[in-house]
Amino acid sequence: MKRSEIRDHLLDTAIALFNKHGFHAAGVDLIIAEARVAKTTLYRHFPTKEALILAALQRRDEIVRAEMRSFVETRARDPRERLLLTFDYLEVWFAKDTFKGCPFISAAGEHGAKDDPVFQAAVHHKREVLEYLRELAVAAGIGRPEEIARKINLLHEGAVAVAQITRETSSAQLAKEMARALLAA
Amino acid sequence: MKRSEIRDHLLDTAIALFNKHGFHAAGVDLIIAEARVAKTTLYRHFPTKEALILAALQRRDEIVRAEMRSFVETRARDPRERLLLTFDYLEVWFAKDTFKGCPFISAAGEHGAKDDPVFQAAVHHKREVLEYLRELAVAAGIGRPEEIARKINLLHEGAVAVAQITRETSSAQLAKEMARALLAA
DNA sequence: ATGTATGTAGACAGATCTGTATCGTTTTTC
DNA sequence: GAAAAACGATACAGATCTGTCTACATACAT
Repeated sequence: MKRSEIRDHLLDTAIALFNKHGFHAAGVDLIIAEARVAKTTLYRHFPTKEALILAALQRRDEIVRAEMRSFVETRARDPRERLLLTFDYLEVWFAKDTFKGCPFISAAGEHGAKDDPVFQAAVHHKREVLEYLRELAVAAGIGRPEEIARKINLLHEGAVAVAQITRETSSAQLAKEMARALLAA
Repeated sequence: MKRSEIRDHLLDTAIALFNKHGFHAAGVDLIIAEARVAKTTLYRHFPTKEALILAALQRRDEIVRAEMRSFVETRARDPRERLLLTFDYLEVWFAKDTFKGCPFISAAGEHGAKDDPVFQAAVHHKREVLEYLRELAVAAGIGRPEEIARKINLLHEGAVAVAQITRETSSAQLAKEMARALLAA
């Protein structure tokens, strides 16, 4: 592996293990073992474990949002259709055997203090996703785009939470059906 | 405090701290300090921390479902109205300054392995809540009661997740509005 | 190509966490 | 009221966790 790729590789390994075991349970030793990297290397890139968590969440935020954008924008031009396609993006996510719920919700669960930087990272991600839905709603020319975006967003969160517990993908299509009814009204 | 109350007091203290700090971060020493109880006492009631977690979740499950039932059943007789009142129950919950999201979702986030007893406790709770919603839907004489119950449940989960991040109560009424539209259709 | 950056390997310190052991005291129970 | 059970306080063992230190090897830029 090239040295320029080590940092991102560490972040990808870390977020995967955080997602699998939780942020506290996934220790530094486990992360470096999985990433096949020395502990010195990790601590050269990140001063503390919290910094690693924050960087991993930030990277996940960027990747997920870019993926979602690309997913819906390559499949439809109509903003309404794109809003509905976000649920298909969720469905693909749920189908992965690594899926164990939203890492940002889990992060907020483990670091629930309002002023905790980890919690704030979760808030930031959710705000950005909501903002994207709002953009789509505005582009769709729907009345009350903010309200529609909040409702679609709530359906997203519901589908994710249900899928986290049931470990089935069907909540994505259920939520999509509800979103369709919402947009038809 | 009477000795017969110590067990429940420990469970209440534990679930509060698990909710505040997370299941891993809330240590046994913190719990016994907060509960003003000796460590020996805790380990006389529960063989391991995991047993404490399971018992605390089980107690929470029973309390929450009994509370929700009592909340909606003292406020309306019409099953449709009772379905909608579940969102007001959520709103009251969100308004508490101790609210930090659903403990069962957080438990599933920290113990995501499908065969983990803690995860199974979360699954059980969610199944029971869904079953209650199904009962209400059946009593309301709605077509496709299972489907309606799943949709209401998804709106619940969405409202909780949004409230966990925003720390506002408004997602409860937003979800209620969506549920109303659902029941009207 | 040569020095600087970064990497590997692993021992180590210090804190923290779960769970046990000890022992005196209090409460319950019969 | 006496025996049994439970509680309080605290020390302790052993594991684990974060973060540091040392010593050496490798890659990269100038």
